[in-house]
Amino acid sequence: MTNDFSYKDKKVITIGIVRDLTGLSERQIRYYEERRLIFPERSPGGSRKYSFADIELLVEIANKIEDGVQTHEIRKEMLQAQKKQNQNEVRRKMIQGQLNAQFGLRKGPSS
Amino acid sequence: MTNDFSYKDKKVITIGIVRDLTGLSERQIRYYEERRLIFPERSPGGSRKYSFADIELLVEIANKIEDGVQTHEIRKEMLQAQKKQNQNEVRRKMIQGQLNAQFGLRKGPSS
DNA sequence: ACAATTGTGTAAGGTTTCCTGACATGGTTT
DNA sequence: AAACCATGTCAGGAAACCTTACACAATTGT
Repeated sequence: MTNDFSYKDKKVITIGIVRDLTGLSERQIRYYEERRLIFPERSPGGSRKYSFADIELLVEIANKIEDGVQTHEIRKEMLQAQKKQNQNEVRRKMIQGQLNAQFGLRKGPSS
Repeated sequence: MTNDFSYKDKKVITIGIVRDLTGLSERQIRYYEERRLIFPERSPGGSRKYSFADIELLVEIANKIEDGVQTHEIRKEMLQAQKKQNQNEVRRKMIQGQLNAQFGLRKGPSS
């Protein structure tokens, strides 16, 4: 209802392509996963699958690492950022809920 | 200059994922390529790489085939559609050219 | 100062995924 | 009837991916 979740977030890209697109080594990509900075999905057979969003994230990560930031630190930053993101999400939903309560669409008996 | 060519057109998806996303068999997907309905890129090693746009196209193709249209016919349709598309493109560029000639931005000596 | 951790390379051995080519087949066209 | 269409399937081989392990310089923590 809230989300259009388009191409950008679909996990459909294999690690080789990610390597080519980011310039990182597969080793690095897997290591950042081990440090829980990215979370690819897996194919039934076990192959990693990334999204374009993941790729963008990887580039950001790589930049920070180049600036001497440790994975540990990066992870903290990311959790921080996500927390704020969630807070906004919650506020939005609360407001939406209130609006619905006041003027809300009733659930029609059928489509 | 005209094109933002985003995620949708980047050829980054392997045939297995395309199979899963479309429900077509790999055999079918390769066959439609043989009939020149789709044009994946290749990895250095020879693996096919598709875009989301390709996937959408494949679904359309599959629908037509289900309606009994032959690949040959589908190809004609596609060429037709593309021709019109190109005509529009040309017109657009012509008009743009005229505008530039009249009021045009001159090429500044530097950025 | 020394121990522990970080980030990355590399190699081995194994599994999954993809490739081409070929044969088979039931429906359509011509 | 001969040719073509669309698809399945099988074989053999290559590419891509996986995990585990060892190495090592550089940095961080005690």
